[in-house]
Amino acid sequence: MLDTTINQSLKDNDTVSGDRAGVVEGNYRASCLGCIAREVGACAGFVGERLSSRQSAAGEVPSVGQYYPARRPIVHQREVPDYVPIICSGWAASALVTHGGKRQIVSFSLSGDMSSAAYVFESCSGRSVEAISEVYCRKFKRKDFQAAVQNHAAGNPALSKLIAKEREASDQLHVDLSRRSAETRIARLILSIAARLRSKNVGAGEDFEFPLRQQHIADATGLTTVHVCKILSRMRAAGLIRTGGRHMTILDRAALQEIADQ
Amino acid sequence: MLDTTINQSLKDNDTVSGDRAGVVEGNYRASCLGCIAREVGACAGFVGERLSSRQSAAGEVPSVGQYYPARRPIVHQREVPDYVPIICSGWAASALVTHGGKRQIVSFSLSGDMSSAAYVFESCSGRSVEAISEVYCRKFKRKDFQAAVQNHAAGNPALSKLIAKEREASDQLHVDLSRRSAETRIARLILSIAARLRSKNVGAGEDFEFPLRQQHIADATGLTTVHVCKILSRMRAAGLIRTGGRHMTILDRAALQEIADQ
DNA sequence: CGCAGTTTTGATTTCTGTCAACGTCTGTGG
DNA sequence: CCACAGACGTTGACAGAAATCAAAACTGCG
Repeated sequence: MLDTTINQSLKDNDTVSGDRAGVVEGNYRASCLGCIAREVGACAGFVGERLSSRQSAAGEVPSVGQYYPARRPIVHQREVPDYVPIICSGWAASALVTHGGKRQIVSFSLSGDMSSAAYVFESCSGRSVEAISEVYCRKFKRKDFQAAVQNHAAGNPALSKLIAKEREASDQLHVDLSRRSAETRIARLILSIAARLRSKNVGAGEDFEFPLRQQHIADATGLTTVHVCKILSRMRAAGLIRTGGRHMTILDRAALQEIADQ
Repeated sequence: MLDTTINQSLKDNDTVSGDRAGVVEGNYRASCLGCIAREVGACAGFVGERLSSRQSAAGEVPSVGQYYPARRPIVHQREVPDYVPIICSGWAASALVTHGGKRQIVSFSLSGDMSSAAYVFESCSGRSVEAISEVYCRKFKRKDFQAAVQNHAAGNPALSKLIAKEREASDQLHVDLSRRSAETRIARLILSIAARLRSKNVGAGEDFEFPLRQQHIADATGLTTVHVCKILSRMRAAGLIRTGGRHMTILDRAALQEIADQ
């Protein structure tokens, strides 16, 4: 699956069926700047499905929007994209694949997220973006996106903040992977996702959507699925969390925080 | 030592003695763009000591240059810098410090390197930069640096390439820390430093300056000094490398590469 | 010389990975 | 509605890598 060629994956995507068009092209008005601003929590912006409507305000930037079913690649790791992908709805993962077929998830993208600010600057490959749940993703041509950032007063500051925020997250991941225990890494992952969801859906409480498979958690924390399972079991047994039906409930936030702070 | 206040560290730095001025201020002509271009190997540029001379070509950008003795902090992790630091000579390390006092080195900066492109965009703290050997570092005000990038035709492309390159390195570090063995991580570190030195000093061969302590290697690879020592001993015993006197010699590059590719 | 920072080495423990088997869920097609 | 297949989750036994602990040797330096 990971070795599917780009052409194959695009072909697959074209065959998406159902009441939604597989591919949506054209000069839709879409607020990419709203997206960036949303990303950094700077303003309410236009999130998710709305991006495909004609109600956006900031600019008119041509883009291609498309639905991707769960587990489908959005950007292939051998692709050299000349566009900036923005996740408008659903969950996606940015990952690296090693020589030996091992995978490292670098970040999860929730609705409104750009998978990496680096896409704005340079064609950079080697990283894949993959749908976790069903995803609606818009792809903006890099040149168009850069121009839109330049033409909008809030563009550059928002992008700068996004870069800083991404660096912060990347730094924390380094520390997690090198110096923290399996239990701590998983606790931190859960809490960081909960925090991001809360800042997006105004008021997601202790119970939230959680479409990640244990394989995703393992790939993000640098552990094996078996070990992830054992630790989640332990956390459940200790009454810290409840999982099931693609949902997660934080039952004892204080205790989870305690583990995460180590 | 890590908890030294910023003021204390600046005071310490002021007392540097010897035939070199501790602090060099003023509107020296310095090619920060040359630095960026140098960073990405795009052009020969102006490196190291030359930056403090008046021979630079590209622009005149005010900056503060200063010598830092080995093991002295250059940017404190609690500092929120409004400048862009460029290492003009010597070796420095960018590191994060955890709650529990553990350290993760994110990158080594060699002469001509900016410790992180993120400094150009936003005041981002939490990361410290520390001298390994004696370092001469120039600090450019962020606004000045940004203006210089904008005003120079090669500025933005060079900065974009730098960002992409940095992302690539950061991604590789993630994979290293999560999925590769201790031996592989160390082999990769040695080879990557050798490659960078070679691309800088035209023609640094298999023998090069290597001022890192085992503690630095441990902090960069996420291992303990004890384990680093054991693996280096094993590599020496296997005839792969020779170390001593702050130098490293690669004796069997093919075998080292073999280990690094795993 | 003595001291502090490094490097080295061995014994032991802890964490996490590997292997293997089995149970459960989910979607698909008849 | 049922049967089925494949993906996913769970559990236990065991192995291996790296951490921890402890002590000694080495280095450079005032």
